[in-house]
Amino acid sequence: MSLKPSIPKGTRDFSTDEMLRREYIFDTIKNVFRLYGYQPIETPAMENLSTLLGKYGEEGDKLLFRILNSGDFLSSVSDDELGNREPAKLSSKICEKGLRYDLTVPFARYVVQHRDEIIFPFKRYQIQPVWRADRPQKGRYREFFQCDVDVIGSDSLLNEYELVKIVDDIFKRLNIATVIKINNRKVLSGIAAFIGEPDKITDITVAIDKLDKIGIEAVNAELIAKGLSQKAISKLQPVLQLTGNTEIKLTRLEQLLAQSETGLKGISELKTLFGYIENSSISCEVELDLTLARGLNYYTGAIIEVKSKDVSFGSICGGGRYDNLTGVFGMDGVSGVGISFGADRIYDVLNQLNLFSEIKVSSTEVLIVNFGEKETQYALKSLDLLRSLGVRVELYPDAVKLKKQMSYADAKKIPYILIAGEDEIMKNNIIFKNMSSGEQSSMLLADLDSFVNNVIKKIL
RNA sequence: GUGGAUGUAGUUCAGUUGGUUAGAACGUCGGAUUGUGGUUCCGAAGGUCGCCGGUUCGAACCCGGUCUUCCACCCCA
Repeated sequence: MSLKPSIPKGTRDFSTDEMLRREYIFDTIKNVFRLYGYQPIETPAMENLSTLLGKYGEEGDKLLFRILNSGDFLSSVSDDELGNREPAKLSSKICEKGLRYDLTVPFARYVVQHRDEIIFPFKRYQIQPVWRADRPQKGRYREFFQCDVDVIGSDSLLNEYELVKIVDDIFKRLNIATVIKINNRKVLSGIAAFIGEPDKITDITVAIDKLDKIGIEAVNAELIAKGLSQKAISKLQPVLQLTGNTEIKLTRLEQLLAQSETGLKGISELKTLFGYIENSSISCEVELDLTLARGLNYYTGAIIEVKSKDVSFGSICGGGRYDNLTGVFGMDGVSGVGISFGADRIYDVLNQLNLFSEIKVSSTEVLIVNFGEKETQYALKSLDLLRSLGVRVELYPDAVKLKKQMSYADAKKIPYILIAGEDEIMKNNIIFKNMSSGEQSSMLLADLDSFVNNVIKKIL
């Protein structure tokens, strides 16, 4: 009896073709990160649950994959506790590790743990998978790759500006048209204070985040359901209905939030950031979006989200500033800002827009035909020579029918084959065959390198 | 987590009101062609009908459960 092979829900295998395309995305992103002076780190797939819990809000805690303790994981659980069937309590007793949910929190932990070795401001990038026990959907996986860049140990808004430039640069290289949406948590706090419901900031932001989607009526209804007073809601209306360009919106908002110190701070940050952006060459659209909220708990300043203009599902990139994330690990006064690229969603966007066809996929360039033991000895010379010339070449491992070996080259889209059989050995020759034209050139083995340099290299 | 749909060869899909031996195309393998691929022609292999249980003389088809994938919500990359 054989098991039907399968992989867990929401996870994927990547084929060779997919991997070549994914590597193209990773390489593009990595090159830009390096260009801006960021350096790589990696952290473990699993973290202690104490590191992860409470950083992503209630919803986030539920979505953490927990790792069952090894050995007798029930040793510290009493029969009563088992009988009570309270998953939350029980899991804290039988699990002490979890899979990372994002790269930002492990990074904050890393910074605190290695603060003596780190040179601040610390600019790092990190490209690794993360796991969420979400229900899978289009563009939503349980295992997916994030590509994070963060600067920690600097308050300067130049960092936010640089992130916007990085986003612009990467998507320009990938040929994806995007909109960068920017908001500021301080402004959102200011709004919550202004309408007299400072504690309800999360409910308010979550509700107004949906403004585009469900309309103003439904948003108001949701706010009532969340327990906001009628007065607060009516005070909120002018904020929701702000129109005009960024400058007009910010000026209006400044008047409305005149009483809130935090709100004004947020507005001045936004003004500075947009000032930088206006004076630079940025090709994608950048807009102020007051309805942008972002659920992650730890953001305190700028928040950024990037959407594809042509394909609609969630965002392909998101981030923001967090002032206190290292504080929970015992290191205060260190502010960070960062952004995360969703490689899997970027892949889906490129795929849907058919942008992969233009990418040169690099695979084997020459296949050497295998005719048997004696011929292989002869062919190995060409194999070594071609590789030393930097040509990607492989020798077919078995001496099967020529027809089969050619079909293999065909299926793998290998543009050239090298034939060296009995006849060629006698004349000290080899045959180079162009698979798309069918044209064959016969030459002395000694002339192979000049043929490759003068003819083949110019075509490949 | 809530609600809805889905599952049949490797892949994409047919399959009549429940009725003998579940089909096609593409792909795979073999041959026509023992040293020349893509095209063509001929042939073959490949299925516990997602899984478990129930109803029935009889189930791919009806019922229950379960898992997968997809969609909406929640949330998010």
